[in-house]
Amino acid sequence: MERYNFKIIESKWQKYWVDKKSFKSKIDKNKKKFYCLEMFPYPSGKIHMGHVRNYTIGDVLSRYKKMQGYNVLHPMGWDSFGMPAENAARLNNLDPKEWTEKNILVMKSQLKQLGLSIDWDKEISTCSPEYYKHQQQFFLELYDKGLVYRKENYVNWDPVDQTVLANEQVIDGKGWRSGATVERKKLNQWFFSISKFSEDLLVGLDDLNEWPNKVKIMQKNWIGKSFGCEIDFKIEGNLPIKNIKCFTTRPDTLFGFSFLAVSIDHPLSKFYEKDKDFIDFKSECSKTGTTEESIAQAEKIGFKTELMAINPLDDSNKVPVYFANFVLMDYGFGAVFGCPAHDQRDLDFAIKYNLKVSTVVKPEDQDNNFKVTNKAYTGPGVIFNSKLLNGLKAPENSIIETIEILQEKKVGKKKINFRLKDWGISRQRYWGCPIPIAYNKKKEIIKIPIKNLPIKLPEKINLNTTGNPLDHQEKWKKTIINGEECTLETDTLDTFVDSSWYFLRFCSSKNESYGFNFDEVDYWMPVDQYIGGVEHAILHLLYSRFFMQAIGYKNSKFNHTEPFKGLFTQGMVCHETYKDSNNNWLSPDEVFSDDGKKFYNIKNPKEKIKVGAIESMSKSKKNTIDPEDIIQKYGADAVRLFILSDSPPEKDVQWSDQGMVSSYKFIQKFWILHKKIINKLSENKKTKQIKQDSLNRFTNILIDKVTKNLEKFHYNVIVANLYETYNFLIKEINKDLNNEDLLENYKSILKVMRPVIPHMISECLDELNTKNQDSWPEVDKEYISNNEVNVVIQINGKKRSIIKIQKDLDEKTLITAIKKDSNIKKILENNIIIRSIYVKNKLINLILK
RNA sequence: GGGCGAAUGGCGGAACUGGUAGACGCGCACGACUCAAAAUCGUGUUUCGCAAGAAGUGAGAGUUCGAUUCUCUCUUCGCCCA
Repeated sequence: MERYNFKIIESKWQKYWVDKKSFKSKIDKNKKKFYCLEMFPYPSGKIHMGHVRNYTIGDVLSRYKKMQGYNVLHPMGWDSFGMPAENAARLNNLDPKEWTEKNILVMKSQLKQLGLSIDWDKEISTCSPEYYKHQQQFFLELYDKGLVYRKENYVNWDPVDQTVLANEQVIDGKGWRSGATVERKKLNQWFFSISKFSEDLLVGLDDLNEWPNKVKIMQKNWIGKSFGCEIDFKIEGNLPIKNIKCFTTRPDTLFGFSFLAVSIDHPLSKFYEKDKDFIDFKSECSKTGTTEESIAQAEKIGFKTELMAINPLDDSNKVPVYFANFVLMDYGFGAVFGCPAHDQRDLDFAIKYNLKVSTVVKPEDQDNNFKVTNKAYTGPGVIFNSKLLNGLKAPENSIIETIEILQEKKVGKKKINFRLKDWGISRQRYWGCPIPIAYNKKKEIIKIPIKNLPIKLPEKINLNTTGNPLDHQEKWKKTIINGEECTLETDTLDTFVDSSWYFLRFCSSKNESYGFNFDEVDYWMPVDQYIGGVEHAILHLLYSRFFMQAIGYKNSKFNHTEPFKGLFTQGMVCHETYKDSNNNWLSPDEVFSDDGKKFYNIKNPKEKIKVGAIESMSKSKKNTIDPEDIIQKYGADAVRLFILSDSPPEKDVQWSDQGMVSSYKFIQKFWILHKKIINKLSENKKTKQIKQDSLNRFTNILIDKVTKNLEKFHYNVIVANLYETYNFLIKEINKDLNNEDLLENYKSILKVMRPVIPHMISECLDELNTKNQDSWPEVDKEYISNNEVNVVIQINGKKRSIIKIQKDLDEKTLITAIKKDSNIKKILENNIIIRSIYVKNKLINLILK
């Protein structure tokens, strides 16, 4: 019998799908649409197993939905701006554009080998001017709507490389490349007013019921809505400053305050600009990074002023005012009051500067002698030592009542605060979308007219400069707008901007006049199923949600608010790690093993290899498997089958060579089975034919199971269902079967298998002259329910026997029948049944005395 | 420190809404084919026990006729935030 040649069959069908334009998507208002989108890749060079997993999951879903009759949009593109291109280009003296375009070609051909049902006519690349010119227009629209502004802000500054670092490039407070201690530096930067939409972005989460709860919670925490109050403190001292406003979530602990701390950027600081000690203090603070984490970990330090703050509810209660490194200017008002007894950070500060610690909340079961010493008490309790606030229950009513008191005395008011800060979009890099802004000689901001877009990046420039290479492009920077000589902005946009609207572009990717066509967006949006890694759970998804809000803001033509109706976050692909005796990482093909336990170096078979933890595949640990090699060796269907088989898609999966081989064997085995069935169908014509209910039953149960598992993303279980199918059929075909029965059932079985292994199944269906492969089989309920059922017999809750009975048998008749069962008879002999619980067609539990 | 989640054979994992725990795959063992090996096919495979049977889903309690599933406490691990 001929072996299954995946190379021939797979390329045949891939060509067929291209020739027939099988995956081309077009608006059809008579059909229900389904927009399936996987996170588009960064063109780093080659696809990796994570891509294979991501795109296989999406492809199975797209193909299934298409077979169900949906009009499916399943596009692909390239997130092609970003630092790796710039770094690679600088290292090898290349042009980022050429490097990127070459990678795209390679990766596109690799993706095509997987047999993905992608409409390649919709392909986009964010680094192409055809894409980013629309992005520049969006920037200007947002600017006109007041959603873009420029302000001075702190950045992570690498003093050696003279460059701005992203937070993830700061490792343990040091620059990732130079190793220099990162400093905080103020730069003029562009911002999107995402915080204006804090409430909408928070409330919108409630309607996203097809999102993982985990992701919604992460976004909720990130937005960080807190309910509290602003308090106005009177200030005593010899400076012309009379009040400082603070934000707090715990106004009820006001009587426990022992200092007032303000940010070094607080307006108060202008009175200390010439104070040498203050300047020293400030430079000490600037050594801490800008992330919340680094600030939280840094030692709490303060600078004492001669000012005193007065408790607005008690004039006699005065405390010193400090500048402190842990207070951030962009949270609240850049000022907090310190209550050491009930906040650990404040307590650390108070101990360091020897400040008073007054306890004002005690647990219910404690008396007035309760005292905090070195651990802050943050739990619930009763307010005491607080004059007019005494006796209030904390935190339930103490916070609200304190706010009411403060409001009455006009020294404070209720306030909602958000943790979400505006989105800094300036990057001092070359390989990104240029910001369509220029500055005239008076340094005023001049918008680039729409007709002048795109502002294209200069090509083939010297990247080996300090700071931003665009700063050195004197010729490029010069421009004339409305007859006025101007200089172009040299910052480029954060690449998260590129990916914040690409799903809109896919709806009408060739539209020239605008970023998208409103009719097409109205038809396709929102994305019905978005699939990608959980690492984007916060930023990318939040920014995309913001972008939808921002486009719709003051725009009656655009009525969408949420981009992604359903979200699925897949797990990573992992592999064991290997190290040689010199602690160098080795790749899986540099080691071998006879028993799967002890590993040796291929180059030096006597050298024992240390087997390390199973970690997500990464180039740095060399524990990667190249998808292209695997496809060449086993074929796309086998790879698709394996990548889905071993773990649920939302969890990490471990690469296994044996698992891969068994998937390959399944493909081969199934092909042989297929040929046997074809033979049987032709032989059968001569023999007598009996209708086999077992086959009908199996088929319909299978359709039911696979359909449910597809809807729930239980793709690993679907693979198990396919193996069960093989195990069943290989035995079933030895029976006498009715030809028509066999053919129809087998076709339905094949169709159910098609989304996972489309190449081979398309070939099988084709050999059976199937007219329409794109139809999903319906379940015939008659065959799912059987006339006979197995009922479990339990005695006192323990399984003792199984009995096969007529469906829907009543309890009395069943018990009579049970008494004849040999196993049960013995047990019942000396006992009385005092109770029985009967779950129809499933189980009966007899309780004996 | 806070939040979320997970824990099931030698391994990856399955189990609808509380109702036969271990589907399916890997590995392993034995057998067939073979001079032999690989491949392939067949049988078995939670543990203890010759068996009848008993125990068993991280640990301990609880609810229930019945708990992998629900509740509480604890342990370990993972992720996110700080």
